[in-house]
Amino acid sequence: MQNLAPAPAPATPEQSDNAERDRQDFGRRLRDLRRARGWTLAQLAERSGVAISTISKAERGVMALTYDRMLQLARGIGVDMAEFFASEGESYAPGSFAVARLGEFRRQETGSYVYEMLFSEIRNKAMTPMLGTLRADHPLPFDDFVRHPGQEFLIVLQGVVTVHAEGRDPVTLRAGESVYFDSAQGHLYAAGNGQDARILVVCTES
Amino acid sequence: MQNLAPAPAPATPEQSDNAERDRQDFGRRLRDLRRARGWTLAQLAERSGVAISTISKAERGVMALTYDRMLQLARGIGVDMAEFFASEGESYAPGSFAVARLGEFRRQETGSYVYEMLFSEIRNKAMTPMLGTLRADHPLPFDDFVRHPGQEFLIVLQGVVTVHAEGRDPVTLRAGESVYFDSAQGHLYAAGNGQDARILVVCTES
DNA sequence: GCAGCGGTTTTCCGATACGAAAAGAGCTTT
DNA sequence: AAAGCTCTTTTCGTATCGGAAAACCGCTGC
Repeated sequence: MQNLAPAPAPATPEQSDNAERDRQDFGRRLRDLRRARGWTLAQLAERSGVAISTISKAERGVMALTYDRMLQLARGIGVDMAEFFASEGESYAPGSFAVARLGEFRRQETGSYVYEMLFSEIRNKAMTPMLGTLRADHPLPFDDFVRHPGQEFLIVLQGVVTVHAEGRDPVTLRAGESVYFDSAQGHLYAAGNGQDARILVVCTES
Repeated sequence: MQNLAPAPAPATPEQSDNAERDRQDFGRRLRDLRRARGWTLAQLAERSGVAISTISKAERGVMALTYDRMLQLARGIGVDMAEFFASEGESYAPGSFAVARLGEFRRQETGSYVYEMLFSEIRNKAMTPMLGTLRADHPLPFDDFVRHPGQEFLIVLQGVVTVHAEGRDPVTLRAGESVYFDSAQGHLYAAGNGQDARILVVCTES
């Protein structure tokens, strides 16, 4: 990708510029993580055991932290190291706060299941919440079991829902009742009782 | 968690031992990534632009790399930084499927917020769903903002809820409306409209 | 034997990260 | 407008990192 430089790369001006830009990306992320918690430099310094001046310089990208300090900071903040780099480039923005008003998202339909995927504009969320209606006119919304890696939470808001999971007896849920399961298992929902049902589904991963 | 040491932590012997063990973990991983590609130190040195001696010392954990060198190495190897710290992996039991019936879980109360944590018996879930009621008799359920690492999704099932986030204007939500945010930000909910409100909250991490 | 060779570790200094203390930079109060 | 306060940046001496070269450690062949 970059040079496979036989040249010993003695810190040309452009290279040090690039290095500084990289450090600034890291620094911005560090500052976001700190600010999101409402902490001052001094508070993070105390929690992590890293000097204020060091954190200040790291956040501004004027200094390249060593592994030791990065680890101390990660632990002080309460994230694992991967968090620092989870974002390189684009990802779920720390400090974000989004509101979903009624009917704001595109309605999607598959068979007798009508739903909207909330917050679809946020990239790389940890969770994907969906609000939907199971129409009673079909016994099952899909032909076959659905499977996807991750975990799934479903709660019934209105009506009665029957949850089918591969190799298990169907489970019938009333309003306020919920299921939590490994969504790699085949699964399928249907409205029960001859009435449309409202459900909220939250998935992880995808 | 660790010391909130007023002591300046001047590298006591045990601390440097720990730091070295941590570095060794990192070093093992670096060496694995290199060996997996069948590369020698010299080959990685050429691809990354980092000196052989530096890589050698890093792999053995005798030296803490700076961010700059780590980034060069990651690019030379062809992984992103998160790869270096790729996680310990899942412990959520695959294939699980759990049902929550009404009133099955212990009611918890803090101030004017009454809730039950669903599926609390499942360890290491990716999501923590909670079903709760915000009583209208208090303006705010807690004295201060709540903060915890991870992301949070809240949807109003019944009534009106005002969501306060640190440094933002309060947001008022009606039934069916929701918010999604970085829960490291200070946040707080309250019932609005003089009526009790029912909400569903789903958190990640914690 | 020992010479040659691919690979890794050690040595040794110049470059740079690190932390304590001092200096700024906004604020609110009196 | 000075004093006080909180938070951030700068300064500067020291500890540590970083790289070129030398030393080391199996190997294999002659």
